[in-house]
Amino acid sequence: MTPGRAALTGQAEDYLKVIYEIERDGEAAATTAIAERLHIAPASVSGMVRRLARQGLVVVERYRGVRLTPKGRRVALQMIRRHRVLESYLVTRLGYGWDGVHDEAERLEHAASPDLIDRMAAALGDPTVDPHGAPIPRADGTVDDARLPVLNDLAVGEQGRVARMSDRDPALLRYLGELGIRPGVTLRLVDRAPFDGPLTVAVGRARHVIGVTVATRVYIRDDRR
Amino acid sequence: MTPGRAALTGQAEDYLKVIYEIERDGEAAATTAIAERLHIAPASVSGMVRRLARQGLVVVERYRGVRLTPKGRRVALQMIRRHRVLESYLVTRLGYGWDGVHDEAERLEHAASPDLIDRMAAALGDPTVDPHGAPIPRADGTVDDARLPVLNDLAVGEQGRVARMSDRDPALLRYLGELGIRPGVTLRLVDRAPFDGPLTVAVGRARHVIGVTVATRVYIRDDRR
DNA sequence: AATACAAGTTAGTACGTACTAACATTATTG
DNA sequence: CAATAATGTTAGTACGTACTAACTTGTATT
Repeated sequence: MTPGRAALTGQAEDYLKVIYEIERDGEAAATTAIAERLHIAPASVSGMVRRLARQGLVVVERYRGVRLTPKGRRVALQMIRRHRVLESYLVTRLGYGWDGVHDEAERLEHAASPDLIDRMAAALGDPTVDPHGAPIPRADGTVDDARLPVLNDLAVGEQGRVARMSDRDPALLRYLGELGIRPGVTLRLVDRAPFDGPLTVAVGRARHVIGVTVATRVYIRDDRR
Repeated sequence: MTPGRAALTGQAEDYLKVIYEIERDGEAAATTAIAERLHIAPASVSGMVRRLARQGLVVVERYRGVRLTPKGRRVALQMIRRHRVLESYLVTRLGYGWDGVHDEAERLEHAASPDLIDRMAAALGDPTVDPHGAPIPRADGTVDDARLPVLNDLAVGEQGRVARMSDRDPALLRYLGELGIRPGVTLRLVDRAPFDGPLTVAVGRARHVIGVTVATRVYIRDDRR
């Protein structure tokens, strides 16, 4: 079934995870893109990517980027599952704030056994999304990971429910939290200033003016049909 | 306060932990002893130990062994705290068996932040011993780690309460569990066969005959005064 | 198409961690 | 005390992972 069981290093796992994330929105993962997300030099990526290819986890097209093999994708999804289950558990069982879990989960995900993750998930009643609204891959490696529109895609007057947001920047999460913007909340786009200007958003009775950068990091459920 | 904050590697943490454990029962930690517990070659220990010395974590006496510095001891105790809190948490909150937690905790202890450990400990009401009866170092680095007599030290006819047992061998723990020997249980040494022969032990109404090896791994509370 | 810039790769280096083989030191014991 | 056994160390190698500097390839612009 899983032929190459030569335990992966934590680093390799991280690479696969970011390659998955980059690949998911479109093209093959570019060296520089990987390097940026991991905060390492592009040259280091070239080397590591070769090792991943040797292990049959990615396919490299020289000078063109890298793609996960099915095997690589399986590992990536497992890491994402671990990450999201951990985040869910830490928030609901150990009092972590949604803006502070990311780093802890990031470290634990390489050490936690699949069994532990399954136990945590079970303890929470097998949640389908994490505290940031991101879908949790199931133990069998399947996910419902639809590409969602972002707040910035709404037309003026349109409304939508917040589906999820990036978990990587605690400051952004704190900011959104202060505005009352979290998964499940309904938003309405009240106004948009010209030339990519700030948006005015209605959150319940409140009105907030937010920048475009923020507005592209909040994903909206696609149920406005 | 802690001057050398250059994050330690997980390996270094493991070394410090086993050095602490070896040193605790007596002499400076010998190279071979360290190598055995970590399942690596003695030559590898020599090298690593030099690095630890460079970081001010141990003091080496060439050809004589190694001792923790106060700084090294602080790290070791923190690792032991992490390990034991994790074990306690996994057993009481996530349904792990006492014979199966060791490895999971062993991996997590390098990834878990002090904050996480403190939260877990708090969630359990700050327990003072782990599921195997081992004392949990406090967050401030203090422990009550008395040297205890083992079952094998009892005289025939004497009795004692089980204080703790080694957590490293799942099979041993399972065996002890089957005999009903766990922390808190009262035992009485009924008989001892000559020439280091097996012991007959009374556990409640039951009688069990156990080998010396096992009898030196079960620690007895020293309250027979 | 020629040039310039961005993106990617290779070469050479470093460090942590492990290994084996060979050598050195300490301890034991005849 | 000398010989041997046990223990410990060094030297040389390997691999993963990162770095910088220099070179190459691909893309965009004039």
